Amino acid sequence: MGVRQAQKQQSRRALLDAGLRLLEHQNLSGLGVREVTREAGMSPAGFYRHFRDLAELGVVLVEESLASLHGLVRGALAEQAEAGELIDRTVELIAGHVRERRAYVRFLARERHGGVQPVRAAIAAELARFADEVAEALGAQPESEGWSAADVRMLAELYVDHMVATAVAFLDAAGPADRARIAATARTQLRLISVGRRHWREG
Amino acid sequence: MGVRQAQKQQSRRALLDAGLRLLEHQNLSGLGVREVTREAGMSPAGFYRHFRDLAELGVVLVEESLASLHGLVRGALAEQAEAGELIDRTVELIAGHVRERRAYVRFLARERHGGVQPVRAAIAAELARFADEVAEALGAQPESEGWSAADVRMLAELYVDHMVATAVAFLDAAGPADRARIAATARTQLRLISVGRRHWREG
DNA sequence: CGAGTCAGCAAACAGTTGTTTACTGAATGA
DNA sequence: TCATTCAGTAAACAACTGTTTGCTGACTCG
Repeated sequence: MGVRQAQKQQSRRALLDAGLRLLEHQNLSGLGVREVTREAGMSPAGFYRHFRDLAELGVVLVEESLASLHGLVRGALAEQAEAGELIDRTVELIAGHVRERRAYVRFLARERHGGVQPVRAAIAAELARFADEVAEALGAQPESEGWSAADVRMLAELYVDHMVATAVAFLDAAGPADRARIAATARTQLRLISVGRRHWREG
Repeated sequence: MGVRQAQKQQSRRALLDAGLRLLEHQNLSGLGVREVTREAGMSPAGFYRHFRDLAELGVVLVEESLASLHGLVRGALAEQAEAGELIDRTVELIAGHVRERRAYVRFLARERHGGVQPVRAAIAAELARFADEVAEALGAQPESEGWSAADVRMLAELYVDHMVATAVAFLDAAGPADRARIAATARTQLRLISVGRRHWREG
């Protein structure tokens, strides 16, 4: 890649980073092109060399947000571990991800039901792919013996919803004690679901 | 209440209704005072006779949104019914509420993690009160024999989170078939949690 | 080297915004 | 009845907004 392209990529990244930084404290629909370019140290017109819209920038941020998560959870689910240990590890994973990628997680939570349709659609699509992956991993586990595909999928959705809720709770945690409490709650809830799953047949 | 006060209340209501109508398709942070007054058929300056801020209007909408829900769920939980029937009734209740109060529910989902701090705080506080109520109702049930208060509270939070997730899913339902699918999923998930609760002690 | 490409800029465009001001006229209550 | 209150108004304010325009100057490549 030539110097030209590299410089362009750098500017593009600066715009994305500026956007993400600003979006930590406000909505995408409340964001302005001028605001982003100002934060990125660029003239307003320059924005249009990279994105048609702020919505387009938003969709790129969605993709970046969820790309890392995919690998993360895929790895966690692939591990063959005892159920209790897996739960602890999963909650720790979520906590770590929120700590390291706080801005991305906040952005996702904000815009999941936000006012910008293309961004909302992108998030919904990614979360659905997510549930697919989880469902596939669950189906491969011995505990899913005798479960219909629909029921496995339902279980996967419950897990994904719970994961999102937990991540959001971590986001708003007040301090270490609060984080510990949230982690404990999440673990207990997962354990409850796990117990229900084990005794599913007996009703 | 005199004619004067009545007219003022009417204008205030017009502003709230206009805001709610506009918020169905956009964020609170993207809303403007002029936009609301235009929709309400009022001059911009008139807004300030009723609210200091758009955030203030938003907080009022939050209170209105959750006021109806409180009575609704309180009634549902008070009923002494068989577990399976209670689940069906609860899901139906949520579906009905989303149908009748669509704009309010959408607003809550949007602003729960939106960019306006006071509104976010108001929603969080109301949802916490909600969880308290649910926890109290759960604690009174015979199935909670031997459960610690913390565990009951954790269960209540799980139910509230699930209720919110279900309501949001109903919001985006494409048609009757989609709604039926969402309802079936929600019921099964609730049943799973219920099974887990029943077999909690045995691990 | 020299012609061409193109990322980023400054300036201008016509709108929009939030908020304050002084006002009007209907409801109020002594 | 008549002075007072006050919800709603029209107008003005400066400060923004998104987007287009023509331009410049550094990179690209034959």
